Amino acid sequence: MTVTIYDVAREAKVSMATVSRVLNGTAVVKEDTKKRVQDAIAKLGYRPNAVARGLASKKTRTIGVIVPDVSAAFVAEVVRGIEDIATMYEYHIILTNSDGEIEREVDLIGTMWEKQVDGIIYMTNKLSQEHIAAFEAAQIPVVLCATEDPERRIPSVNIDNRQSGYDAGEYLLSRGCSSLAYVTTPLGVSVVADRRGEGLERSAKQPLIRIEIPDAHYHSALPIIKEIFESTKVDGIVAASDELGLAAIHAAQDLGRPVPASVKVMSFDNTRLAEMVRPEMTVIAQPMYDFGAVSMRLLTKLLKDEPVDNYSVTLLHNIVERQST
Amino acid sequence: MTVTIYDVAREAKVSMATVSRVLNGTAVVKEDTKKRVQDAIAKLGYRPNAVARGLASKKTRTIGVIVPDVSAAFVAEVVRGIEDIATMYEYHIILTNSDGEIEREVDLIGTMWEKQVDGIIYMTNKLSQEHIAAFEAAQIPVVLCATEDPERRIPSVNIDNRQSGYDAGEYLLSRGCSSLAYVTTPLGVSVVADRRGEGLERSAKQPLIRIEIPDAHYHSALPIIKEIFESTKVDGIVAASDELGLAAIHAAQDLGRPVPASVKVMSFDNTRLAEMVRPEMTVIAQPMYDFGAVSMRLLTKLLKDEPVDNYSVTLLHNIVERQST
DNA sequence: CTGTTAGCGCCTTCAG
DNA sequence: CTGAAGGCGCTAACAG
Repeated sequence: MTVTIYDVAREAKVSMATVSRVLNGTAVVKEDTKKRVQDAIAKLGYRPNAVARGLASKKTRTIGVIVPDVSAAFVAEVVRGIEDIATMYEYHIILTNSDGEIEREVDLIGTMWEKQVDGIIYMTNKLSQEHIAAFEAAQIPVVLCATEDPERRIPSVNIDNRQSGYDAGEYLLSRGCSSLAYVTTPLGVSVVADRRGEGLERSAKQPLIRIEIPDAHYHSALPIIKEIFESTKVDGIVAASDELGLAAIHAAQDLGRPVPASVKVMSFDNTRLAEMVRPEMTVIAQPMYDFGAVSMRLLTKLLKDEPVDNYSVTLLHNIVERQST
Repeated sequence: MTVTIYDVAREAKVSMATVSRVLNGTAVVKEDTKKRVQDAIAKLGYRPNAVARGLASKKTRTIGVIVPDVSAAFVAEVVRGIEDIATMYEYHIILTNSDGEIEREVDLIGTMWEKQVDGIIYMTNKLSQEHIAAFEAAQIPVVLCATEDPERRIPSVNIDNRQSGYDAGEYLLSRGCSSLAYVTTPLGVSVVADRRGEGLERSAKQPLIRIEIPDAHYHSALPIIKEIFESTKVDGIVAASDELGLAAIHAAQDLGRPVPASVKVMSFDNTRLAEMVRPEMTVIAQPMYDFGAVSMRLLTKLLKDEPVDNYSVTLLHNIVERQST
């Protein structure tokens, strides 16, 4: 039924070791016999069993990817980046969603360990001590992707979140805004969002108004933002995601305040949404694809014990100016 | 370093066979010794090696998921559905993107086979004979997800695409439209889209105008649709995706034709985009999450040789009426 | 350059 | 109810 390396060996009249060698290029094999082996492989339609291989070599060439939720545009884009580079280096990814539940996240690290993944790429809103402990227990190379690690004890790739918040504020002020608000998740939910808030705060001339949207969804944000517009004199909005940015735009419009004339709105991310709505949204663009791609690339280096000059990579963010400001 | 089943056996003073039994519940074990084993497991922090397990049992509890591109909203949602049900049944998923390239897709089936996945969930725009051949060669249970299989030789879950196209047309006509156009990919690119077009055509009173957008992207669609608006008297648009639907709305608006007053627009999918834009879009909602969830559920049945009453599941689509019509 | 021989960690008969 | 023994398919020394 299943053709094994033995079958190939027999067919090619060599030992299985030789077959293994041509398969892995792990040693020099005479051209002639190599050809015989390759012919046998083709003839029998042999495909090496990755599981057996994994058991014997203790390397599975698969990496675990733990994200809050693939169905979020931002995350999906990151995953795409991861997967592209993974295939490039001949790795596969096991994808799991944690919904940001720390218990499940820690559990998943254990599961990944059972699966013998060679490495893990990890995205979460809030890194806890439990996480760190789980990583250390699992003894698997981990790369933190787009998540804040205050201690910087774990390899990571991120942008300078605080700076990006600061830049957003500066930009809006330079565009003539005088009273800023930050539409985001409640404090403590997302460390990334909080860090940006800090930067924003630093740039704002006046105390920053925080507009907190528990589930960070468009529809729940709409009424909440409207209320703020009605009770304050906010003329500049920074939103923690494109979705929230759009809610802000619509909230303003609903109150007869044209964007950008009366109030300017910009958001974080630069998902496709930002360029498909009207007015098109000015954003602090995040290198979503690159978050994934660079994380995976960094992980391959870790796995090969290649020299790494920087264990905590900071990617660049940039402002894409469009019509909402 | 790594603690194995032997270590647990020694610690519990039983044989490894017994440990295996309590681990898998594969036979009755005396309460007393079972407890000893469990204590030993806890004490040593033992976690079974899934790879070794996979080699010995020939079951890896991982399934391969092949999709065109996770970063597409529709796909990401499906993948989420797959993953949720997979975890529920204690499976993991290996995710790969094919970009719809048939060569790569066939190649991936082979790779999945090497990885010894227990099953495959497959999404593609166009099922070819090569695919079928590859499936049969791999001898792995496959479930086609949201892709048209004219022959119905492979288990699948889908909606009635032709009917959904027909429904869209009927709906628009009932809303007073008299000249319809279908914004979609070029003929032959996506069998699903083509099938819907057939249904639409059947419902339309007049020959249907096809507006083909090679890459199906918002920005490329915009000018093309405008041109059609200018050269024809179209007053009803059905778009093959929410993104294209939005392009149609904006194209109309740009030409001073209000939506829905002057032209009505509806699209397929019902991704979040549809409910976040203005006017909110009427859609033929597809059960994206369920495509994934049901596919995975079906696959678990196939893997357990459970009786399946329907190998080709048809999920229901429905019209969600919003402001664009 | 090539063959032989041990395992990798676990499941699974087969005895007892 | 439990133990012993033989693989699963492949890699990796170690010889030759």
